[in-house]
Amino acid sequence: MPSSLAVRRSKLAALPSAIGLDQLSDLRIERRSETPLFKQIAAQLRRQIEQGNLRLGDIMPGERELADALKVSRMTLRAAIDELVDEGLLVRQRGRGTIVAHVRIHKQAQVIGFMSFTEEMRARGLQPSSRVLEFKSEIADAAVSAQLNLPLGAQVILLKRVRLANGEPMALERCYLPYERFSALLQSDLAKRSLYDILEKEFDTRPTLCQETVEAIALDAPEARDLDTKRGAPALLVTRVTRDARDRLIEAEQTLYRSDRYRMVFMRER
Amino acid sequence: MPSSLAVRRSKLAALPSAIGLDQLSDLRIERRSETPLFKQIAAQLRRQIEQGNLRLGDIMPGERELADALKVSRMTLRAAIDELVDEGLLVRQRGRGTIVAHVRIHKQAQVIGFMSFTEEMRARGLQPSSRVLEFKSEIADAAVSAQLNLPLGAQVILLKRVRLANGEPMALERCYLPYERFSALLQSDLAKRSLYDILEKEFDTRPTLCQETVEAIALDAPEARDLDTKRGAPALLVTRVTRDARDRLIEAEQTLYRSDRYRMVFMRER
DNA sequence: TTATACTCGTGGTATAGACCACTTGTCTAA
DNA sequence: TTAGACAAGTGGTCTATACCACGAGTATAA
Repeated sequence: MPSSLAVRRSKLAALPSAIGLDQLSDLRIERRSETPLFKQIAAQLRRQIEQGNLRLGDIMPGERELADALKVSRMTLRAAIDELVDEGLLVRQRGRGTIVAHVRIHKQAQVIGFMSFTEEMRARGLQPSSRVLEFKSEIADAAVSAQLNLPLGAQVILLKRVRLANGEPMALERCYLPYERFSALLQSDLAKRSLYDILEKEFDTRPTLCQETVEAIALDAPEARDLDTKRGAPALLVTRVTRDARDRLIEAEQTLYRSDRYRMVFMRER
Repeated sequence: MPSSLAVRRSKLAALPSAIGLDQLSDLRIERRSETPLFKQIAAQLRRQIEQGNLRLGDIMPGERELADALKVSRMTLRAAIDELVDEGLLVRQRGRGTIVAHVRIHKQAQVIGFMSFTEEMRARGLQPSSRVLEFKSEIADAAVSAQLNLPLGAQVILLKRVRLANGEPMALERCYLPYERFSALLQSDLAKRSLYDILEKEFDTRPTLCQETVEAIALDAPEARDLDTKRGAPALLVTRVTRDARDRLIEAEQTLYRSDRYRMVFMRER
């Protein structure tokens, strides 16, 4: 529980402890390496936190000082720290210093995960199914090719399905995958099997990270027909770009959820 | 509609179109402003996308060119673009250019963690403000008292506000707090100050954990009026229950976001 | 016609230095 | 003892410059 952590700290650690450079001695960076300096430094600092050399509440050496020690410019060091700040491991405080904010948490403990439609419906005790509307390859438009980081004019597989729960239309999903890597997918029967399942079993890849955007829209006539509801009815539009564990882009997905049957829930902390 | 956009564009725009500087003429930045240059630029570019000057698939002017035009250094311009890339609005492609990957919407939520409206707008370089519609104590209805875990018939403070960004209505917020603990709040002036700020400074409590649900709805007439839009327009309804570090319930909040001005973005992993 | 090499423009990384806003601790004067 | 001024140190922003790796055309050679 993060709550207990916060409480504990307020009692025991009235004073934050500044970390000296000597306590971080084993920072080594490879000038000739292919991986950028700031990535190397970020990785090193991450490791220091994981290994416990840097602990919750510790104040990092100043940016100038640390940059000098590493023999990089302050801007480069800042780029490295930026990464850890984005990850929530460090917190910057102007005039004060940069402070270790979190011990490294396992990914499982991350508050929000994501699931495929199939997984999600099963988790809710509903019977998922699909009606495939389109399943073919086509030339990606500019947006999709940009999202999947494909060259212009590249082919993608389009999978357009109505997703049903207990036989009732719940969502309309358009899913785009790079043709080059997944062309064999076109042989599969997607009416029953989960896409994520096929990707895992037959392509040995698994969506691990995604960026999602959520917005509200009003359905147009064809969309409303597919979802068996009225034109102009509100719906959640979720746009998702997923990557696998090696950070390769897997799919871009746009899903319209009927607002009377679906809502999103998550926990967030700060 | 974003859904049809992708489809529509795939017919129209096989080739991406490079955007000339002249098409972005009204980029104005205030050198003397308090908000950092890169935040201003990010906000301007966001607006260009939202207004349709930059469209899905368009290739942005090169970083050097654009930086020159804005009379800022390339590094500063890059910091601005970084923001939009993080939000998923733009995609960088080395050797090719920076491409508009997502259209339509502008302001959006934080990746992970959560923020008050005030914090969120400031983070985007927008000026947040409020118009208080109601601020009083009342008997909680069943839903609210359940969310706050209060006995039936308990008193709560209701704060109903229109939230504005740069003077434009963005959201309609109803916020409920237990009267017993926060009755002193009724003396405060909430037109300018952030609620979270008051809670932290004067009640020594800080929302740390929240549960959120997100759904799409159509605005009814009074809501539409408050938000200065049309009845039936789609909106995101975000219901949030927050707790402090000691896991005590602080507030229940229902916020309606205009869908043409707001979307949420997050990263999820599993 | 086809393949190859080259060039140019793009974003990616890195540098050294500058000034600002903020916090904290210290020193000084009341 | 206390209140206030001050100095030093921190992160925040910005500049001007440099070189690299990659993509996409173009010119050239086969």
